[in-house]
Amino acid sequence: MPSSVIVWSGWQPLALPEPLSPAVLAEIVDGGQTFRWSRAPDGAWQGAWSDSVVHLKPSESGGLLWSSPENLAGVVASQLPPYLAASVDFARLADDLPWRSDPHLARCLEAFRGLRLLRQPLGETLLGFLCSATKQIVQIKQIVALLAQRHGREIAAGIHRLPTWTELATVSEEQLRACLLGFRARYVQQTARFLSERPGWLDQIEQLPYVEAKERLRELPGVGEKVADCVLLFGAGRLEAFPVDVWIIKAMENRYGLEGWTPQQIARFGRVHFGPFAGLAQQYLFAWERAQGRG
DNA sequence: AGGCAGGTGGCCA
DNA sequence: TGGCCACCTGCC
Repeated sequence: MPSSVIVWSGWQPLALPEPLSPAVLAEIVDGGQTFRWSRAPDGAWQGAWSDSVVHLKPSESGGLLWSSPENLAGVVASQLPPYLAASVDFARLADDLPWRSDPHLARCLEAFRGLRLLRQPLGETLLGFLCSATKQIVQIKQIVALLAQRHGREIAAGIHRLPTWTELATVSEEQLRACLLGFRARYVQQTARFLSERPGWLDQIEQLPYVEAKERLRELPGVGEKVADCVLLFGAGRLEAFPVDVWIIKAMENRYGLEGWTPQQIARFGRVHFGPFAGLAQQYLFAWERAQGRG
């Protein structure tokens, strides 16, 4: 039983292969890869995944400092590095992207140097992106916050984890709609029923090659091309996944002259042009385009 | 105040 | 295969 007040551990360092600016950290945790991060009162980022809750802030040296509720410190110490894919040298992967012959990509890499792709739990990633259809990031965050608060187990005082798919299978469509899901409620409920009847089905996906993994994911109601690619990119470390959303369509029209191309054509262009780490390029293009959109 | 929003699925030619 | 449209409803 969690106590009524959270006692936070002292700040602890976490090393990454390359330094990170505050703005790029913000882009990583609040740029649409994940929907469970927000600012804590002291300005640090507070995030949650699985049974972990953490505060995160940049250190003077360009590394990261983290703190967690005392009772979760052990879990977080072991789960934070894989969540941040801390062993992956994204700078080296970015250097393999075709920036030498692609001036727009080159300026994206420079503007968001240090950008990383998270390695989130697959099931939670799926849930987040099932909620995302024609929603803005702020609204998706509200939805998952409600799902956690109302239907997920408490892991620290007042902080709940997301419900598992088995738990979601017991939640009525009406309750889901009450979490602001709208027509997405049916996707969540049908997917929950599907998965709860097939233990291990989702975990198997992580072992499959990209194309097959994507095919399998698309069997789930509410999972199309875009959501499947997001789940594989942000929840399974498949860097060849190239999600095509409205921002990427804009980027391809404005920066690459691909006007009138269908999402499928753009996806193929992306994988051919950017290569095996196309998903990393996508995240840079996405960050750039959003920054322009905000003015 | 009202249009619009990180898509998907189902229908039609 | 390709294009169109309904689907919910809380924000800016």
